[in-house]
Amino acid sequence: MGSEMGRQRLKERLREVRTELILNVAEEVFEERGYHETTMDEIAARCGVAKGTLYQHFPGGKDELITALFERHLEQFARAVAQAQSAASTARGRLRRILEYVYLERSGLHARLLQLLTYGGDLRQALKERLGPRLEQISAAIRAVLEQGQRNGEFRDTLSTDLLLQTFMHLLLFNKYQSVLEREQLSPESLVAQVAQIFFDGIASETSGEERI
Amino acid sequence: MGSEMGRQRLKERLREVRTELILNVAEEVFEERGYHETTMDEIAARCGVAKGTLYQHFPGGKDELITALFERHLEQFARAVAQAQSAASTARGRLRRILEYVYLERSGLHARLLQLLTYGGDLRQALKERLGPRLEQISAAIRAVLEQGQRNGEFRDTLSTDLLLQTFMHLLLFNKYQSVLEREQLSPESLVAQVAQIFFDGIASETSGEERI
Amino acid sequence: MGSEMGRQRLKERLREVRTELILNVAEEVFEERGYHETTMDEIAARCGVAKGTLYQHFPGGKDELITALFERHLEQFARAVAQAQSAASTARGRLRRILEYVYLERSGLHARLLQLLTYGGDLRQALKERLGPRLEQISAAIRAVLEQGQRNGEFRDTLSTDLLLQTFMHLLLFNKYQSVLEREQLSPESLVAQVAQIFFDGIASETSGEERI
Amino acid sequence: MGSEMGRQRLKERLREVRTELILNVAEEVFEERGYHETTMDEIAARCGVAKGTLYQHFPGGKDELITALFERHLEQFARAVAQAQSAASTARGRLRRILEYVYLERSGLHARLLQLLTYGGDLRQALKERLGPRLEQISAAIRAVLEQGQRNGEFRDTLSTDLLLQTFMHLLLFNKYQSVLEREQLSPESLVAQVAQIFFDGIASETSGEERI
DNA sequence: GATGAATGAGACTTCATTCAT
DNA sequence: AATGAATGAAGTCTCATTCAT
Repeated sequence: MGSEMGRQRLKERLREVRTELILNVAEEVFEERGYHETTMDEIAARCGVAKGTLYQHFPGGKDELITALFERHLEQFARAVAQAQSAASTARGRLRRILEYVYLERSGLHARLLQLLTYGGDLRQALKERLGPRLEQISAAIRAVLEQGQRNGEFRDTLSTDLLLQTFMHLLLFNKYQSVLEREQLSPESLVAQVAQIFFDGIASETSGEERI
Repeated sequence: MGSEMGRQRLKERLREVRTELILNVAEEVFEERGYHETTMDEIAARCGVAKGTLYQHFPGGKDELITALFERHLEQFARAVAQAQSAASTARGRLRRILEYVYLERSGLHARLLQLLTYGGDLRQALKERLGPRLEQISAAIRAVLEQGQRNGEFRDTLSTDLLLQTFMHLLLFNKYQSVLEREQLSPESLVAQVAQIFFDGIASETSGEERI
Repeated sequence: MGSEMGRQRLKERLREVRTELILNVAEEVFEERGYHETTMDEIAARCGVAKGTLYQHFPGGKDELITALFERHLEQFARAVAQAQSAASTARGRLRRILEYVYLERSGLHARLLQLLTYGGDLRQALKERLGPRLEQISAAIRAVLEQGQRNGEFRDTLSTDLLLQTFMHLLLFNKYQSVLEREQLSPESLVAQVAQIFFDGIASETSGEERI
Repeated sequence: MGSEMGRQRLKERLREVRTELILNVAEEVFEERGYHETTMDEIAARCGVAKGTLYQHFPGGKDELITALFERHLEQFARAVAQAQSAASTARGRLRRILEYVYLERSGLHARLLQLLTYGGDLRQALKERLGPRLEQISAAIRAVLEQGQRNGEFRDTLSTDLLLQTFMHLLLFNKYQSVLEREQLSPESLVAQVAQIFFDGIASETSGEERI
């Protein structure tokens, strides 16, 4: 009796694990190859399961797979944003936490994934519809931080908040920075520090800034 | 006599025009759909020519087409960089000219095209080999401007020049700013002005900056 | 328990049968039309399967298909040569067995297939690389028979052994003899007898020739 | 006036020369590549004329080109057969002349060309219809020589004349003998001598064989 | 008559998805 | 639920032939 339910449980658990596995492998392959160059065959092979299995876990196929990936990713990011809120009190501090999360914890992953959006078919539309609202929420949270910063004098209030938001979001996609990391001897920590400094303070020297007046 | 040569000329000219047409249409479609979603069929249809014609003008097919596109684009950009050099004397002025070129003259085109690089197959490799050297030249020119600025005190010399370079190059890819243009009433001119300000001076308010010291 | 493995077996068996079917149909079509005039579409249609199925069984496509065909054919021929070795003790007897195999058992098939080699592209090169060594082995075996015949006085030793070998191999390609079969009332048996007589009485030494009487 | 006609003549002559040139080049390419791998583009390029010109000289295109080639070739061969008739009085002598023509004068050319027949489409049918009658005539002439030989005791009359004919014709296709030429140090002259010996001593009657001594 | 750009039918191949076992 | 063979739509590219100049 209990073994019946236990077996049931076990099966469910097994299924979840497998779903997770597929998702992880898929993420890996999508990042390596991009959306189009990734084949269901390769995902299945790397998972060590049959192709049909992928469709049992993700009936929507390739598109559902990548959508699920974005969803998962977005939730992680949302958590990071929420944590940043409570971990710092200044707008600058909060933004910095977010930057650190992206650059240190997920490094290139974040960017590569978002760039998959650039594949331009119906999927992009579908993704926007499905993930758009959630992305809006998160954007709104970050936007609120920026606004707060502008109101309390941390940031210039002469700049469009939307522009700030977009600039900040773009910083998160800087996967190209990887090459800087490689070329120079720049630790990820000092990379994020310099990026943050440019964003917050600009590249102009203090003196030059005054001369400009 | 002259008619013979004239006819010859005419044919040559006609061919060039056709090549140009194909290139323009291809650029349009690639931008709209991205590399993979673009089919030779669609390019041909929009050109109003047969599929085979595309291969007469670009025997290498899709790959040669996009490579030619990048090449053309890169040369235009190179010219803009050269003009910026002579049009301004300060590093800041020069960079600003380049920004203006990308934002005002070619708007989103530039970015979309460069993003095609993200399609992740062998082509990316081929493109790098073919266009890499030229891109290096242009990068070097911009890097020189940044270095000059750091030496003459316009820019902080505590920041890695490579990082500055990459950050600047990334600004050029900000096709997402288009959405800002749409949402707010922001003229392209004021957009580039604000972007430049963020890059040069950061988002921190003056006072906040001083407080930080 | 057993059913699990049984099902597995069944599937495997089914696949092998299908592979065999494709191979057989392909041989038929290649013989009828030659390499270039044969389309994957036709093979698929005659097999009653979808085009894609062909590629599942022969991922290398048309080339792999024909290579497999040659390979299979070569192995059959190799077996016939080996059997000839043990079935007769004189060189003449052995060669005759080989002739009989080609003329009676496989009739025109053999020749048509080998003639496919004449299609002159990269495939010929690829085939040579892949099948060349095996063909060398078989040739060497036949050559040994000829040499033996020359040494023990069955055949003239004033003739180049290589020339004998090539002449013999060419006899195997005589698909044109089919038309003799059709025009005259000549049974395959008497055809092979006459062909053998032409060949042997040509290469037989005088003494051997007299002994024969 | 005369210049008018002279110019006319010149033009005609020029056209004939060009036709000849195309034919020669086409033969070269067909031999090198085989029928299918040969493109009209390559023929035109090697001729130094435009593709359209080929169609002006051979409106039937590729097929007419290869048909003309066979035709030309067949006429040459017919001449050689006729010459052989008058140059020798014994059947053996006549056949030997023909062999020499093929092996020494045209070497591999002959065979490669005939093998093009193996390409198996509608063309083969068309070729047969167009060239068949002529080929029949030539075959008949050679057949007559063989029959004569059989009647006058030079050749065994127990063998089917048709079979002799086909065997002889096949000797003419021995392009593979080229490899013997290469591997061993065998002059073309001694090659044809040995081939003839294999053929004749096989078909020669005992008495004829003895007379030969 | 020569030219060569344009044409478009047709070949090969890939791969997401389905479905019988 | 897992499997993997089968499917077939869709895409890229080739090349014989046509035709306006």
